[in-house]
Amino acid sequence: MDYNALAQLLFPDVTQQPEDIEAQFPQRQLPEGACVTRIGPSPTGFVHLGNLYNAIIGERLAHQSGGVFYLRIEDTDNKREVEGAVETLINAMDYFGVHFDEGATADGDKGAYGPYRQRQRAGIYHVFAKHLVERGLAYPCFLTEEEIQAIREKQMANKEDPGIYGVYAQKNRWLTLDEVKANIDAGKPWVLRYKADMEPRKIFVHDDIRGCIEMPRNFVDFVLLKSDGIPTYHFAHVVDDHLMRSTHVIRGEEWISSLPMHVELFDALGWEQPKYCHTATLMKIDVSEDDPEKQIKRKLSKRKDPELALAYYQKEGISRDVVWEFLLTLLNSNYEEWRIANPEASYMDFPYSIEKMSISGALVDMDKLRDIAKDTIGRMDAQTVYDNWLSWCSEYNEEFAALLKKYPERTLAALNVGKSGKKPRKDIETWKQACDFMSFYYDETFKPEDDMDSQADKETQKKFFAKYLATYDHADDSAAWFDKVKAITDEMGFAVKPKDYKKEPEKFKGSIVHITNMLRIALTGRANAPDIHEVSHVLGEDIVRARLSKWA
RNA sequence: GGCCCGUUGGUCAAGCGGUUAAGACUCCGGCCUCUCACGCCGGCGACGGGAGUUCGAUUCUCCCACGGGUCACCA
Repeated sequence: MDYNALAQLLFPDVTQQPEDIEAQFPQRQLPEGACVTRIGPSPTGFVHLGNLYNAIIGERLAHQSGGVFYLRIEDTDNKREVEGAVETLINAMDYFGVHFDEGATADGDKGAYGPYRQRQRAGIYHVFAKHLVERGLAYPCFLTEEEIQAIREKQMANKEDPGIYGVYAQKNRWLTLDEVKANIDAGKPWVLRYKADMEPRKIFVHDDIRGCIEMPRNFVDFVLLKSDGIPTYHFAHVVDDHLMRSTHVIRGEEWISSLPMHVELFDALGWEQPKYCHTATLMKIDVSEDDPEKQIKRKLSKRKDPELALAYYQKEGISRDVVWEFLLTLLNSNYEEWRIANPEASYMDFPYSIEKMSISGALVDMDKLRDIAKDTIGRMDAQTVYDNWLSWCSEYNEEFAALLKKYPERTLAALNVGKSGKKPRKDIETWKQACDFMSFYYDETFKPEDDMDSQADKETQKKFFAKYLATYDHADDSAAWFDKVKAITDEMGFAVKPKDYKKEPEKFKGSIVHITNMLRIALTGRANAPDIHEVSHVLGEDIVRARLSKWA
């Protein structure tokens, strides 16, 4: 067989040599130890937590080392592509603060190693495909879907490994040049297959997260180019990561099983393998469908688990910083320790390391996320909270966005309530919940939630509020204010010390807890709220008097 | 089924031959306190099973069980 003639027959339009392409994408000039990483999502329209999870690893590795982080769109499957998916993806990455140095952007590609969308790289893949054909390492295969199906059934029946290999590949592997030409002239579609070596052998792949992985070498004549001339993931991965000079390939563990194909190709093309980092799958706890009593750990599913979609975090108003902190705690086992030691530092200062990565699948624990959220937002200053909250509201809660813009001073003051002491309050978890929690600060959203009658009878209520208003001086400091409250409490026959009331309830009409709860309910609509004196000062004298007067 | 990867409390996890087996979240007590939070103190709770190597295995080896992944012209 004249492989050069075959290559020419298959790829008549390809004139470039591999060296020409190599010359277009020279080695990057980067400092020693710099990592070049990427994410390569396929544009299906659904961006999930796992995409972010891997993106964060790549971003940290690259930017911590002075390297490059880029976005490559893996759109080789035209059947799955969804309109607008690339934009959705880019927006999501932007919302979560993942910044790329090069790659696909909203307005085209950026960077010297593109194009960064695989469909646009067809010409590049063909150069290497032709080269493989010339060397007798790849061949056209004219097997139809039905023929392949028949082979698979036969293999199943014989309990053999499925796939096109060995004897099952003979028919197309050794077609003569004339036969190939006849098939092509007849318009028969063909795919380009890799001509695998059947010699059994073990391969060893070093994975930076998992260590050495031992596998049997590839023996399958897997597809390099589909009948539309677009490469499969495997071929595209090898060519792209080589030419784009990736140093680390970070991807989900579901790719481990295709490793033999990838090392085979790197070898065949004479290229050095990148370092592989196969990450754990995100899991979720659920009840078993067979036995509702049984709890099972399973892979997060797109269909059943809304929290898998990044869009969920946006909609719920979970801050990007919270998601980062959460993912970082899952990703690096020493993150929380570091965070406790460095409460003020930005998570960008955390020295991320692959060695500390967890191997087994982490469970997405919403309780943990809530806890991290309270801490993270609790650490932010009022202005930062205000800005982030407002930007979320602008998209998801227009009414509140308007309020925040109308009362910036009051909002900022409200966000500082309970923040002065050594033990600052941590009231806000999400921007959505903040709208709820903070609603009493604005007349527009203020509404009574707890029942005043649970604290005292109507007559006592009236009497109390009348007395309180009579002596109320908005200028009082916290101590002076509370002295007055205690005085009224005593006058009205309520226990000033809750413990006294607890001990001898029959001696009092109630305790200061009832009194202050009445104030809270009048002021905030609820019995559980932050410090009354502070809240009063955020609201301002007019609102305080107005809300209290209703009860007097 | 073949081939891979994995297995420490309910969850996330330290551990890398000798430890009273860290810590965080959840839950439960208690303290603080004008409520709620916050904070602090305390408690419940774990090395999947079996062989072997060793003076000694959570740690090393093998087998099994369980969980997960993958076996496409999908990524």
